[in-house]
Amino acid sequence: MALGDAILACLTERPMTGYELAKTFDSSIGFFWKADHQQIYRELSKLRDRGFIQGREVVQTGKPNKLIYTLTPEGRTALRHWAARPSTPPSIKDDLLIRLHALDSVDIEPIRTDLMDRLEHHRDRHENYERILKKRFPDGTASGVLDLGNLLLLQLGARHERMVADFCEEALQALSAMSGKDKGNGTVVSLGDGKRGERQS
Amino acid sequence: MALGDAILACLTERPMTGYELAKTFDSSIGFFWKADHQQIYRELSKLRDRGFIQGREVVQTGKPNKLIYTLTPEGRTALRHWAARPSTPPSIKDDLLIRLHALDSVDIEPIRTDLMDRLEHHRDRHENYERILKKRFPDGTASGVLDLGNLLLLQLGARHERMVADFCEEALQALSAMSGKDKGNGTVVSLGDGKRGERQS
DNA sequence: GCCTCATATGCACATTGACGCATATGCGCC
DNA sequence: GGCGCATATGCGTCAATGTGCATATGAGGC
Repeated sequence: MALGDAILACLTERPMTGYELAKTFDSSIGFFWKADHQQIYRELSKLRDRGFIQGREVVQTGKPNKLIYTLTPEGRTALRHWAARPSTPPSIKDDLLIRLHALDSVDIEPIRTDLMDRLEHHRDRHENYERILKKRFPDGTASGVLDLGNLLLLQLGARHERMVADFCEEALQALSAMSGKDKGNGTVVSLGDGKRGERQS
Repeated sequence: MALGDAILACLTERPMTGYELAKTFDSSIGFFWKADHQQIYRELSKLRDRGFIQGREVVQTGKPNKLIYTLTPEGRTALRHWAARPSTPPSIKDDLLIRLHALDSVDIEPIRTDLMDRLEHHRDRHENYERILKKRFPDGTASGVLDLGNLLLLQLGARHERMVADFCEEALQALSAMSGKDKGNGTVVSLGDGKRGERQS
């Protein structure tokens, strides 16, 4: 239950409501781990049932009552035990890569536009990381252990996005060079190798 | 159903049995997309039901009969239509990052050994990619569209692994420097900030 | 003789994730 | 007055994924 542990990790910073957690998973931690509010509320119920977190209800008028969740000592222990276990190296699981793997059986034009969209997307994220880095760590060093973790996180994110952006750029160049070599025209072509008879619809 | 499309992409190369696909997902494509044989057999049944692939049974003695799957024209069309849709940028989802995010609430020693294991793991994979690249693309260029896709795939994989390996190395250095600054000794310490009373078990 | 490995396929169950929908209300905009 | 937005929580369903177990047998090692 990695999402559960991610929530516990977030709650080490400060107590939060499900709503705040959902916002957190839409920015900072969410750059690495996506989760919508439904998933978070479901996970919070489970964590509460297991005694890892405690909800304190805050009565509000006009809005539904808040439930501010705090880590219990059991929750802290659970997080520490989880963190002591070796991590599992994830696989990349980017479906763009599947498209590239079957590059000769698909249309290149959509791939090209996809690569351009992705280039923009990863560049935006890269700039975002760099901006936060400059703001939070102007001299590039961390003062404490908590800061160190976040600095490392941001650095990894920045590097990752830059690498993927560079990749998209080079892939686009290679694709242009290749289609120029193969076909010599700019029309939308099915890059089949001629052995099969179907055309794109 | 991204796994289904990954299988279709694999079958564009050549017809395969579920067993062979499982082995493929344990090497080439499997570097990017993990799937065990149960997942693959289940997905194959679905693809067959939808008419995207066709199974030809090969009777064997001593072993269970083979089912060699071939892409149907419908399957090719489905793959091409899927590939024409924009890809969804995945999030990193590495639980090592969650550990780093809560670095001040967990024990650093396990994190350190984890980072060392991961460093070795990513270095191995990087070497593996570089080896395949040298063997398949000695001059660093692709001859056709199919080759281009695989070249790009391998290049991305190599870069990714090198980046993560470098990150692990630098994280280890930063962690050493930090623990030296904070504590001045080399014993196993809980990096709590002193506000909480619990120690590691 | 027994154990493990390679070949080859598959079911059942549990967890995780994605997506839509529901509820309740104050605030500002047009 | 109606519309969307922010706040705040949650149910229900289905697809995707992960884990364990089951079957069948020849080949080779201890």
